[in-house]
Amino acid sequence: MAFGKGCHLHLIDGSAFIFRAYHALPPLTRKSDGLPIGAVAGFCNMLQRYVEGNNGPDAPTHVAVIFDKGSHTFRNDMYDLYKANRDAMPEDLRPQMPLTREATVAFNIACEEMEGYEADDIIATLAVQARDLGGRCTIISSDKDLMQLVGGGVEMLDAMKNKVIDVEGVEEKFGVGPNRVVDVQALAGDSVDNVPGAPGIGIKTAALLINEYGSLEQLLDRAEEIKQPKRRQTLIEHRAQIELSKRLVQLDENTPLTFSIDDLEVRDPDPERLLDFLARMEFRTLTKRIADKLGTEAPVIEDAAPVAADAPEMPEIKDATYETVRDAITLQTWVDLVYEHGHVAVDTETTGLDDMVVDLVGISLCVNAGHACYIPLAHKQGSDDLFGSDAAAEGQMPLQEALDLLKPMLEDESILKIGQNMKYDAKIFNRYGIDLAQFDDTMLISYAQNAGLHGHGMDALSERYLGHTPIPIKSLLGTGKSQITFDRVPIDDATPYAAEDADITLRLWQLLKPQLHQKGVTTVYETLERPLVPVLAQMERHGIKVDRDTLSRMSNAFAQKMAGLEAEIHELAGQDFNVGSPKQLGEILFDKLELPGGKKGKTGAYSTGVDILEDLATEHELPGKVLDWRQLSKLKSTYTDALQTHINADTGRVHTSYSIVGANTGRLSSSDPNLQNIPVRSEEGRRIREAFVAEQGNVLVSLDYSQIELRILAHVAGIDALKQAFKDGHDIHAMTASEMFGVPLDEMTPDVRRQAKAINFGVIYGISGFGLARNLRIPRSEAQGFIDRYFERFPGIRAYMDETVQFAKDNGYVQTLFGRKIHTPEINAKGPGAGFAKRAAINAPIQGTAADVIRRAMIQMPAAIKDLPCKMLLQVHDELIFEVPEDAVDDTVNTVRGIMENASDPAVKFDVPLVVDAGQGANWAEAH
DNA sequence: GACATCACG
DNA sequence: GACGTACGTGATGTCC
Repeated sequence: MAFGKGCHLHLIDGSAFIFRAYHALPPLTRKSDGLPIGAVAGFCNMLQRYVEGNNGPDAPTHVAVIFDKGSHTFRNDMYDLYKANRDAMPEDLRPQMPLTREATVAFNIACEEMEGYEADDIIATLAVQARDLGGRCTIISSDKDLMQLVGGGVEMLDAMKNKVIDVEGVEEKFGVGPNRVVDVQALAGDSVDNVPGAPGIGIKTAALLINEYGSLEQLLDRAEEIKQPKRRQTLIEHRAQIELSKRLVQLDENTPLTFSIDDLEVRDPDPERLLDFLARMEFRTLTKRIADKLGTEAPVIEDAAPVAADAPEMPEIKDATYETVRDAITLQTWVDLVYEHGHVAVDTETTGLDDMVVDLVGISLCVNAGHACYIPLAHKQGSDDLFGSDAAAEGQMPLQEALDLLKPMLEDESILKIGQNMKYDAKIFNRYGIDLAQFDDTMLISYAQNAGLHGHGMDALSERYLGHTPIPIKSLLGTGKSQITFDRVPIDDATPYAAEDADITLRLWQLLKPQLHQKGVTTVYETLERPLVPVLAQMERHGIKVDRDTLSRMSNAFAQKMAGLEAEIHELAGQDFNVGSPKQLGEILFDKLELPGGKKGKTGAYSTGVDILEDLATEHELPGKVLDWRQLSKLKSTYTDALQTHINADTGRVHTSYSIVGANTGRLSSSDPNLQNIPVRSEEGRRIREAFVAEQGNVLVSLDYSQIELRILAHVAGIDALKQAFKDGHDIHAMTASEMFGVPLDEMTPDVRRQAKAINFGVIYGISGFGLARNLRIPRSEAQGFIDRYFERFPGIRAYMDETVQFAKDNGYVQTLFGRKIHTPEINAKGPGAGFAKRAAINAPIQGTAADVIRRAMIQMPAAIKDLPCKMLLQVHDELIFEVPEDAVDDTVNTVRGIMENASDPAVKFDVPLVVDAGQGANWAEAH
């Protein structure tokens, strides 16, 4: 039947169905092979409900499901940022996309999509055709971008709310009729699609203006007449941007369709085809339901052997036997197996822990629970003779031959590599010329789900989730002086250990990966954890140049001063003792010299911390000397001495190791050496930073977020006064002091400001009167008074703290603005533990959000600086350090600052600006 | 290996 | 009413 008067066309927005189905359902997987299938199941259910609900008198004569195809459309050619803020499609959804098309076809409903056009354009073109042919059209979608089409026989239907959206509905939403919807959208913009619009103008104002001037074009032509100066200026200044926005939101009603509206005629389902599809998807309930409706027999769905996560029927690890791969033919069969499965757990064995130095000894693979192998590559002959032998052990294939066979698979984007702490393995592979692509990391998957609940090392995960204690590495290597390296382990012993690690990793992945979706942290994992791995790997590889001579000279100077101080201390004490022993020092101070201040701590030992000694310094000369000695001792042992041992012999640089899961809040941690706690607060300590230098012709550039945690606090707690102060670029501590103590800003004294600063920080840490009193060395009652006054002035902060604690009590976790979850298992405990948990819960969203912001900046950084000659070297929580050729400093600062200041976009829109300060110099002391 | 101390944000 | 208390890390030296 040709479409015409009396006909009724239904157009279903396919993408909307898919996303609704995806988010509404748990992450179901097909039992036989673990294929994610939840969105397809939901999609089929929705289609079936649609079919069942549309066989009455008002049934459509024509129907189609319209999909988006590809991500690049003609709108991207107009504006390359169009929809640029969209998060990548979740991984477990991507493979379901083609299946939703198959499902539509199986239901015998027309299924249309066109390269280069959005579904909305196809829908617009068909709706207009239907209208022009004298028929009706119902668009099954609630997408506001389609509302411009309503009217003249075209209406929309929100399938979830079963609510019709007609001309009045559109007017309600936009304040104008459908024909002016695009004008309003052009002005208001759209953060979801990244349509810029006019800054500061929302839908309300836009509708007001359009109604007053009749159309967008008239409004822009007569913009000079607008009374409000700011609005007038905005419209004049951003005219081009507004006009572009209109072109972006205007749907193309003349899409060159490759089919005719007549092709969309409603067809009866073909039972065999539909049921066959549903059975193939293994939808038991739905298959049966639809078979009943169609009056046919439901096909039998075999109970296939499950491999998926919720299938505990894995073979026991302790029963597994693992294969040793000793030749190319066997290895090739394993590579073939990997391609059959599409994924593989990989683990590397090396001669040590320092991935910048160690050699590869072997590789293990696992394609399925219990099905793993070990490929020994550089084992040496047994350690039975006392000195060991450098001869290679028998029965190993040549290392290069193995790598040549594995490299294409490891670099193949269609094969998912699964590892535990993949940064390590990726760095090892990189040193052997292999660029690992497409991976999952069980450590990061665990961290994204369970930060704060437990550790994420393999042993901990294996015991907790698999009930299996892995073979301890010490049982192979021994301990202490007689410890050997892995290449000295006999291959027959190495195989069960190494292959088991890969086996465990694969099992953990099968178990934990599907839970990402369930726990709502897929985006956290995919945008904040996993993409950081290659970024950190490269920073660690770069390392930072450290000048050994500078450190060495400092060590000598410190040693001399310490010797002098030590003599003085012994003199004052009247006896020799170990100044570095708190126990001996306590006895000297409190027993021999009988200074005031008693025992403390569970161990019953005297406490001799810096606070105590500072107080004692007014009573006696000795404690001050000890403090000086301690400072020097710290600087020497931890920094000037230890750092030298970390200088890599090949690179002359120091390569720290960052841990993504090191801190529960989302912060990174740095170790071996820790480069996040290089001294800066004391003058003497800061000089250590002079040893961190740039290569010849380069400088170090440091960029750091200014007051980021306080800005986040102002945002999350919604404190207008603080937000305004940040917008105006005021001194936030002085502002706080002024608000609290009523001192005008121009009469502010440094001391009052200092107190306000302590309070500001205290708030972030979950303030207590006791803590503030100790920090400021004021009476507790006075500190409590400060806090009371602070909360009186900023009641929103008290409310935020209370709400956060309550949220933690209700949910067992708190969240950052980017969705990171930090668990607080102790929050409902009794006793002092609850106090800790409470303060941690208050602090975590703030510290964690700041951590998320800089993570986002770092993840974007490689692409942003790819044309610049600079290198990102270090991260210190709110600071990034780059090494830059002198003539590229300005470009680098501009680019990096832009990325950092806008790092929250578009996921979070802060009410306060993020500000980044920059410094540069030949060394880190100058740059900071 | 636990503890105390102290370096950083 | 008493109890302990600022948040988050890592490295070092003592001492058992």
